[in-house]
Amino acid sequence: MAKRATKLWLMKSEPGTYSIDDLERDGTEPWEGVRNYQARNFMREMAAGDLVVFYHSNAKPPGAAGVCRICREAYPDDTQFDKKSKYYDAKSKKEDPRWSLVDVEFVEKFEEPVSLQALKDDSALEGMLVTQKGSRLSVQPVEKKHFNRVLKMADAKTKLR
DNA sequence: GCCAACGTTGGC
DNA sequence: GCCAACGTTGGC
Repeated sequence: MAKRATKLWLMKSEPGTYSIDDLERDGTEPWEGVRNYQARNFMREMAAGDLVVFYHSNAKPPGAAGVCRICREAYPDDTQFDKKSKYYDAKSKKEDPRWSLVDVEFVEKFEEPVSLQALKDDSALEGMLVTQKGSRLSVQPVEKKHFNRVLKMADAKTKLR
């Protein structure tokens, strides 16, 4: 079977719900609770080994907090069938689950997060989805040049300390 | 807390 | 299929 090229992504989480520190502690985590079709479809395109910018939304400041890696490709999100879960979806059927998730594993936490403002201010990141106004998509593809640039910005911040 | 920018739902 | 009403995301 031909090997597929590694794809690059960005996934958002509110640190109050699940942060890069939580992932560093846990090692791996099922990325549950995505209830947006576009985001779900991107997760279904993911394969083990894909790298992900872990983004803190609704944070002070919001921005890229680290990197994680897909360690299990998409499978049904059990919380959709759990009536006690806030992610419960009464319209999803067991024989045809509506929502999927992937498992991610910790790779690195940036010494200093790269803020959304810094991402927006960097001309090399022009066109990156997360920097665009009104972009609410919580799972999104990232171009290789943008991904590498974000890592470089995180490294530069570390060296300044 | 506000609100812009969406996405979803449901009546018609 | 249209679209108004409603809900959510997420920056500020």
